[in-house]
Amino acid sequence: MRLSKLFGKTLKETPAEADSLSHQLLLRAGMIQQVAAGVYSYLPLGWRVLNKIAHIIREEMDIAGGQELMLPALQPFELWEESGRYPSFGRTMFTVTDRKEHKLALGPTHEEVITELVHRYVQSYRDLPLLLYQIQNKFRDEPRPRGGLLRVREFIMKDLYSFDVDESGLNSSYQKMVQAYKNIYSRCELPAVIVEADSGAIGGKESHEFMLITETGEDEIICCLSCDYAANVEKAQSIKPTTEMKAPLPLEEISTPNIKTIDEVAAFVGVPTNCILKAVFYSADGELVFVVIRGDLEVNETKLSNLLKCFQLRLATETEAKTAGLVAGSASPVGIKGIKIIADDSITLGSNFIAGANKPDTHLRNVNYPRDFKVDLIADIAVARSGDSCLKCNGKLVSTHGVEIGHVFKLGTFLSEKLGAFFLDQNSVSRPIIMGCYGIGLGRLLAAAVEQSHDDKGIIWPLAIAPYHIYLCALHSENPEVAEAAEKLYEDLIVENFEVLFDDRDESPGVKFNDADLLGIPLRLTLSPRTLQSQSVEIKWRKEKQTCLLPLEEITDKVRQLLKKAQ
RNA sequence: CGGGGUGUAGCGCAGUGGCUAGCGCGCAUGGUUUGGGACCAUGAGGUCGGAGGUUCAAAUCCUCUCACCCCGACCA
Repeated sequence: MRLSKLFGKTLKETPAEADSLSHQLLLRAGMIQQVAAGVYSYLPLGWRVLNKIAHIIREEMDIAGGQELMLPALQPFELWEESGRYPSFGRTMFTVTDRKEHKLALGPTHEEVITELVHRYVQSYRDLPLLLYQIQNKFRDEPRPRGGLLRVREFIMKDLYSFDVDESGLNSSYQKMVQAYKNIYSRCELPAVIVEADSGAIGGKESHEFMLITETGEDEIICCLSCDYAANVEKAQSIKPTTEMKAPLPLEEISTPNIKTIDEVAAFVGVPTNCILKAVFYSADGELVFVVIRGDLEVNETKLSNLLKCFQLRLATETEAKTAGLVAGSASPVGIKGIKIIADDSITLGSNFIAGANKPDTHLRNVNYPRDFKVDLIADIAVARSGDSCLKCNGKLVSTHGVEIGHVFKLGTFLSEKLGAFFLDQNSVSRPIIMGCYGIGLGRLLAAAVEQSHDDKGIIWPLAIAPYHIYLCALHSENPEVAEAAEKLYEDLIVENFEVLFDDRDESPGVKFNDADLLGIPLRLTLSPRTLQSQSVEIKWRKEKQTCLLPLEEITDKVRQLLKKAQ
């Protein structure tokens, strides 16, 4: 490709709306263009990168036994009512109404459609297992798109769906996908780590995310320094620090004028925060729930939401709490009635707690569970934290951040049961197909690659996904000798099937070198009157500093060797 | 959805009621340059986000509205 003909232009200045590094660099390199919040066009260079990523993913999916197909973006709304997943997507689903006033959804994902499809073609265990995948645009009306391509509303995603007859089949499909994903990231030179995850709106039981560890990542990850345990903080569990267990003492009221927060109570009474019971009020699908947790811990809303099996969970407003008769600052599970009480299991890891008294400016001393109060549910609903101990090995847990670049789920049978995808086994018994799904956002992967690999000059593409492999730079192209040599070299490289971006523009050396760096093409070849004096070409890797001269006549062989070695 | 911010040329920005709305980058033409974002000259390019209002006069003041960005809620 001749740069003089390429659609797209580099920018010297960073567009104002770009915050994340990948966003800035992709805009400056002329690879993407924002159309609306969370909606982007890909220009030729960006699209080439995206296709390289798609190609790698296709190869790995096919090796794992996947078959590619194409599913519609427009989906009958009834399908979502049938599967029962509409409430968990709720307003993140884009919907449209056709001329007959019929409601359709712009698919946020395709489990419904593919399950429906598979149900028509699979009747027997002999038709299984199946691994079907698609690489397509999906639509989610995110509350807040951000970070350029990192969180968008229309995105290209690879989703593979697995259909198996039993658990061991599912496990085998799952493992195949985990391996395929590892291959994909390694080919894209992305050091992804696998972590346990919550399955969120997709549903299902077991789930893992692949994360690219970066400080700017929006997901928090808890991982163990001593073993391989790693989990998204939404899911992470830990051994909670214990406090000394003492014999229960009699309940005692204490006056705490104007003392409301945990820190204030701790300071006023003179105890550490882990000797206090914290009360937090939530609205779960409209129902007020009272949550009790030890004062030094925070409520993990994902765990709480899963425990309550609710769709919408939020902190209750002051008015809601007041209406329910709760005394903010002194609320207590002791003696409260008519409200669902949920407790974190940390309330059993301690004794003689300070808690509210359900009276203004009053607290209770020596509160003990279950002597003084009952709860409706007790489970781990706390946020695991850096410094806690690992459940698996008792090692030290630390917290870090990451960008999610892949997510795999064991869905189980809830969708196949809802949508009637059953098969007959060897004994002519009808059973639901066991499903899994496995997604990778391609645009996010592209953005993650830039976040991962750049310097102050621009992008440094990994060879496997670089839009072109070679940046051929002709300095002083008005000089006929240079022009002729560069044209010839370009032709030679094209004939040899190299992917070359030829900077044939009439620009100064500085402009060309800076654009080469910004665009991040892995190998740079420079021709100039100077190199021609010795019938040579200057060669330089984008990621390295040094250059060297190679004889012009050997250049195609040399380049082939270098690129091969780098793969 | 709550809080904050920004909308003026393709991009980055200046312009607090008064003549024909400016600057830098980019773009076009000509010339001089050329190994890390050169220079000179000439030029093209604007519904000042939109609607309504106040005024002799509005990019500028008021009201409403839309879009985008950031923080939070939320979210793959």
